[in-house]
Amino acid sequence: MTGPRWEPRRLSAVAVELPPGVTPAGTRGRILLAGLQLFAEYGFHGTSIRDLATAVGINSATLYAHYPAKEHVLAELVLLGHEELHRRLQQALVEAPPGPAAQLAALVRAQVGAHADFPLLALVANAELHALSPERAAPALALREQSRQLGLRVLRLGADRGEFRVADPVLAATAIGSMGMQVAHWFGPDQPYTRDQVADAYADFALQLVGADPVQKG
Amino acid sequence: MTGPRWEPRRLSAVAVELPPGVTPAGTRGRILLAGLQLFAEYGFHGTSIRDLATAVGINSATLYAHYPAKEHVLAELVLLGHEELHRRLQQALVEAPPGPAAQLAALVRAQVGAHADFPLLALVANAELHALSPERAAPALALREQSRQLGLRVLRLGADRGEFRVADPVLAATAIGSMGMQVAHWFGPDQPYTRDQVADAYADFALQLVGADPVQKG
DNA sequence: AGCTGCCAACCAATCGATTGATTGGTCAGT
DNA sequence: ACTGACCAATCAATCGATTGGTTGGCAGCT
Repeated sequence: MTGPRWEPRRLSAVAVELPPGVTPAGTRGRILLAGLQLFAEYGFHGTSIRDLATAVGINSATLYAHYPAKEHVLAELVLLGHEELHRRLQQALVEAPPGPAAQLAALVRAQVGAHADFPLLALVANAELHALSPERAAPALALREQSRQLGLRVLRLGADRGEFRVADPVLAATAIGSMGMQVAHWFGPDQPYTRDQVADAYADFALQLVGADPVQKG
Repeated sequence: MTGPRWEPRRLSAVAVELPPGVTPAGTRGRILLAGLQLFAEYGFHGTSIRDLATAVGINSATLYAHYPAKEHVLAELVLLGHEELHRRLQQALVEAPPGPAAQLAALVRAQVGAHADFPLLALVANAELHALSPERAAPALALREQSRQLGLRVLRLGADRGEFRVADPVLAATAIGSMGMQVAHWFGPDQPYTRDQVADAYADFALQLVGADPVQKG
């Protein structure tokens, strides 16, 4: 499509930005940011290379001087999103106080924080991954599985120690992960919550869900 | 695209079906079912009318004898999905034992059940709604808001009565709704859970999340 | 200063293929 | 003869991608 079909309604109020230090320099970075916005709003197949080029302010041919194909722009965004989340989860585990409860709270805060800080990136990484060919989706899927295992290990540890009262850690991990994932779909500066308020609330939800005693916030 | 880009990986093991009594008779119904499968796997913009016609086994021109445009096929699916969920939520509330805890459990069981019984429909209704024009998305969005209010009222009632220990019912309703919504993305016959096991587990999760005492299953 | 070589960035024009949609018409069942 | 279902052929428009070529700035040398 040449122009936007209609006014953005999916994520209009959210800033178009990537995590610090990962935006490529020059035009390549601007293409990535424009792709972030358009893919989030209209989807990968709903965005043409002319839409993308127009948003960047360049000719569509110039795109191919920076990316070999439209799909590679999406692939980079999807990978960046999964890398950012996994990095934050790992760091949260490292910095967390010992014990499954504190670790679970730290993981949930990190996940919610990542999706609240960069909702566009989280949305594209999750909702548009299916548009990638299997070989280009594989790295992100591998990262996603690793992130899932981080949460699952903490839940199993808590269950084994008797600190969590949860019958099925796999289902609990899925449910908790689902809560945080959806944050990217609704959180924004127009909401009456700060990112920390949502992160703390969701961490409490997760602890309650697994039947743990509340822990102090860090 | 003329043929499938790659083997289905999003929802390959899930049956392509609609709730009883809502499938139109004849070719119109077959178009709807084919759209359900293709839109779920490849997205609305990732599915051409030729893909759709080929899956039905008819010529692409014949589609226009049944639907005025490709978008109307999606619009009907999206509306069907939201109607089915809302209908089940209402019925669950009617049939539930009195009291906020039992009502919350019933709502969650109904939501999870709907998304587990018809994951393709739930996926299309939620993930492809953004591809609809505002006027055709409006009915589904209105239904979604009504469904949200059903859950919110129960949470507020439980909080007011002191049966739920939840600081922010709005955030809690969002979190609980997010859990169930995501079920459509992973549940299938290949999972080691029945739909009732997941529904019951998620109902318990929701009750734990709001700090309620467990209730007997219905 | 002036010249040369270089390179990232850029674009007009265009490719063949595919898009959503339309026409005029066929065909089986009643 | 009428009707609903269907299709071959085709439309203008747009798709992702490619070509050949231009631009402006900067480093190194004279």
